[in-house]
Amino acid sequence: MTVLALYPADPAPELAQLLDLSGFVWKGLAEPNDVENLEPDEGWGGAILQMGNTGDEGWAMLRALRKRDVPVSPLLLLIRGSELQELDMRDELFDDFCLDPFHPRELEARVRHMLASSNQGHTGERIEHGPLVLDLETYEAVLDGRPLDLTFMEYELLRFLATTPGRVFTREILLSRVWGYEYYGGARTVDVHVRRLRAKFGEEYASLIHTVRSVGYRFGQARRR
Amino acid sequence: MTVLALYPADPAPELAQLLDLSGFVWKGLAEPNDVENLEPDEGWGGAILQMGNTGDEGWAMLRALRKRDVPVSPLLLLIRGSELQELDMRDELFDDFCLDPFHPRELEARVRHMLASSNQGHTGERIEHGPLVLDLETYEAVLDGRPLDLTFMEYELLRFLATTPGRVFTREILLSRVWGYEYYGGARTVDVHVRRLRAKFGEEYASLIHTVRSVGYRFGQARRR
DNA sequence: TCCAATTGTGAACGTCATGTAAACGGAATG
DNA sequence: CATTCCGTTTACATGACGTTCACAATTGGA
Repeated sequence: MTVLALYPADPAPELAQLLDLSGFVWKGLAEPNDVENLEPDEGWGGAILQMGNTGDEGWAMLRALRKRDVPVSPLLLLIRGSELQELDMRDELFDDFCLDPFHPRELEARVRHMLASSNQGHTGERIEHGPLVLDLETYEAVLDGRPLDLTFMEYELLRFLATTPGRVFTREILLSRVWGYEYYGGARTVDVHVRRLRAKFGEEYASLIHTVRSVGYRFGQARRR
Repeated sequence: MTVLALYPADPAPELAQLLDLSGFVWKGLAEPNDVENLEPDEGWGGAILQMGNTGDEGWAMLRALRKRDVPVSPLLLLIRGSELQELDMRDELFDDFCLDPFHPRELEARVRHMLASSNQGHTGERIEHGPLVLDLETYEAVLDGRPLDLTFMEYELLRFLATTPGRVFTREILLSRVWGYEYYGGARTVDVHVRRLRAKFGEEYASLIHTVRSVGYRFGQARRR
């Protein structure tokens, strides 16, 4: 579970309410010393600091969060328009900011985007379907959070299947589309690759690729008509 | 020289004026196709997109900027409060946003902060990634505090790879981008240079450049999640 | 229930991609 | 002209991976 750290410890009611309504879990931090005592293993998903009226303690808090062995990140600042110039030259201390008083929709969008981006900024295309994520840039396959170590052909076959979930492909189609039009190998090759994919999926997810007897294979659930 | 890309090609006067006054150099992009024709070597420091009244073309432009071999980054969106919900689930398409109409001070702060933060990735005069530091001005490479004595091609190859960590590049792409479009040498050249880089990295860091079998090479760890 | 068709499974085999070392050759330097 | 440096090419070893095959298991229809 990821928890947001909030400063001051007793945040403005409209901030607390907004986070609660949006489903975020948070915990207040009273002073910089509290940062040292944070459980390192606790899943700190980031922090939001309302800088108004906090004087230098706000900046001290920022630095404390950043200099931990396991830094708390990302950090979002709520800051008044009149304090904007204080951000200058302090870029490394925060990831995003929002003018205070804030529009609830904007702040919520910022928190969501900040958290989403901190899971390693992805730039490229990906195929995502249920528990499976294929990163087309890095050739990475992740199933239910667990990285799959796929070979080239396994990856290509899975990518083709997962591009059109629910659709059944014959072995001949798969051979021509995944292996290449000129390919002239035996159709059982497909079976073996499907088998190895299922093995790497593990028992729980082996059924992600489904056999349609006398026809071929499909990824994911059958399409309802 | 880093140049900001602006969309639409004829930005709002107050936006253009703000950037000019703040000393930013910018150039307008009329349509997504323009992105393809951008000089790959030109130092694109990022882009600002004013999404109002652009319909889907704005999003198409975003995607075009992001899916380049060398993506234009970072990206900032100017967006109306009523369009905020469109940001949802598109986190990978932008780095920051600012409500439109904007406060000049806020927008300037956002642009500065965005560019400063992205420098930690690349863009500026140095590329820093994990234990590796490349100084683009002095052509110095430092790994874990230890200076690397790289040849010209080794440096160029490493720079290209490290500019987009995590992404896999085929040998053909590397030959065309690092060696030049017209180059027509054997692909094994890449292998040898990678091998020498790994040797100079030392055993501990040899895996900084990772082989993706049947595809190519990538710098740094694969992105997870 | 039986049979034939179809698919799953494990192992063996051969090919190909990559790692590695060394040689080659041009360019720069003295 | 000799020497050094460096990018490229070549040659070879090795191991990973794709393919094939034999056989077991399963399915669905008669």
